[in-house]
Amino acid sequence: MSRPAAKAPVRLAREERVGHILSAARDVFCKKGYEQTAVSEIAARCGVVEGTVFKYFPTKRELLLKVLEHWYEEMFGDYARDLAEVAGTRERLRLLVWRHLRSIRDYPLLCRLMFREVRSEHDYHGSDLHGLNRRYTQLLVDTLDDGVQAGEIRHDIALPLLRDMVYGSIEHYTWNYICGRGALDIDATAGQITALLWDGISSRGADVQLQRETRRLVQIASRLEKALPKVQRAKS
Amino acid sequence: MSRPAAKAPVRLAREERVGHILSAARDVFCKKGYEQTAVSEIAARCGVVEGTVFKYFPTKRELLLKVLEHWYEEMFGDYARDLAEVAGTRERLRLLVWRHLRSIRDYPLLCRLMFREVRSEHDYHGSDLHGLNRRYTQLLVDTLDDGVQAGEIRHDIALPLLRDMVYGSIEHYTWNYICGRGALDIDATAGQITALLWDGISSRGADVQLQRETRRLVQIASRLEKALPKVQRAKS
DNA sequence: CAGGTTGGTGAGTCAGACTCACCCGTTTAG
DNA sequence: CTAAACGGGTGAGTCTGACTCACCAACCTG
Repeated sequence: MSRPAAKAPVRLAREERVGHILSAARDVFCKKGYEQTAVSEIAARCGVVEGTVFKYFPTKRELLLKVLEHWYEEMFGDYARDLAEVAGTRERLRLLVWRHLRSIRDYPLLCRLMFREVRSEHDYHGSDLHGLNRRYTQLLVDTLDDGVQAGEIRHDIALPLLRDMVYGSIEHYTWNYICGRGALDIDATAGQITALLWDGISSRGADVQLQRETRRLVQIASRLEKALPKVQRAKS
Repeated sequence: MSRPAAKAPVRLAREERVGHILSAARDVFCKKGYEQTAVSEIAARCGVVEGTVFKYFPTKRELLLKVLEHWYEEMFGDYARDLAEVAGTRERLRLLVWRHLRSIRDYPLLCRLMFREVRSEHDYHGSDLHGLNRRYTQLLVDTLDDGVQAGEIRHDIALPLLRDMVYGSIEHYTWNYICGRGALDIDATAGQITALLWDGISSRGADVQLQRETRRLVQIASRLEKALPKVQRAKS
């Protein structure tokens, strides 16, 4: 019997190894959550030893952040594009809500990591991920602002509050689904949320004018109503 | 010099010791967050040794849950009471929003623990704290339901969604304050959130009247239309 | 081929949650 | 009154998992 062969470690280029680690980390973090994941398990999936992971990522947490950054950038490719193709602020709002819901439906585990492990931690504020997220939510604010300029949304709405209401509502409502309980009908939900918010934020230009016109019509009708008997009397 | 005096551990009744530990734990958890808190530090604050804490609380996490349960029960004393004294669903909604905001303003650190460390963990669902929280949010749902019955809120609103929108909006909007950044004007915020939601969910009394008036106008117009030819014929 | 560069190793250290055998003051049964 | 049972408290452990570091070996370069 020969001596156990000295294992020859597989040498990869830096980026390639980093890519493998990120991919494995994404899988394991999703499967077990951040706390329950051992860096050694991620390493084992790549066929390397724990120390190798720490060679490329200074801490476990940094690794988590990079996993989510990659995911964000991967998602953002075609984000602003087809927004311009939709006409009307209400429909654009609905699209943004729907698309956020779709991300949650398609990647509940990554969303969970994002909402729970990352966004609430001290080091998130000011991080690259925070920047990415701001760019993401800014799209909504810009859309709403366009709606204000176009007269479709009332001028007295605090847009930052409205932005937080949109994303806060969605996250809170989908939390059960994100935790693996229950289903998520994104079409119905997007419709309901949009309807609820819109009827609160759409400028009531139509209503006001309608009221004015109606009042005028009522006056006219009343005058005619009063006049009619006289005319009829005159006839006779 | 005498031999170092054999330390005589202070013996307390079970409940008393538990109370001290809960109190110390609350302070340290608030100051440093859950992860950064060492059980040994909590023990030191009570003048006991680490093992003593584990005598009364099986795990660090269980200790956290009990801390928050105590806080919840402490807050709930007079919760449903003065709600009945407020007339009108809109004002009741505003009160509930305002009171939730007040809790956040007054106990941001405990809220942070609740939102971040507890509510998003697997063992929360079905826990005592979950039950307390459901009782708390149910108050809002009941209030809204009363509003529906009273005709103040549209019948086609999904109340669970609306409940999640209320609490989700508030949490998302106050997160910066909870993390120690920025201020929180609870009066203004409660007003804005209520206004935004209400104009989306209140049954449109104005519209209904508008419809009634329009229907009347149509009748008048029809009569006039029928009458007009006769009058014209008579005139000629 | 020598020397620098870089990917990879694995045996550590360290912190902190949790355990357990034991100690001793108090209470209670005989 | 005394001895056994009870229960609060101890502190020296164990164990897990993040993170470190001295070293190795395969490649590139002059």
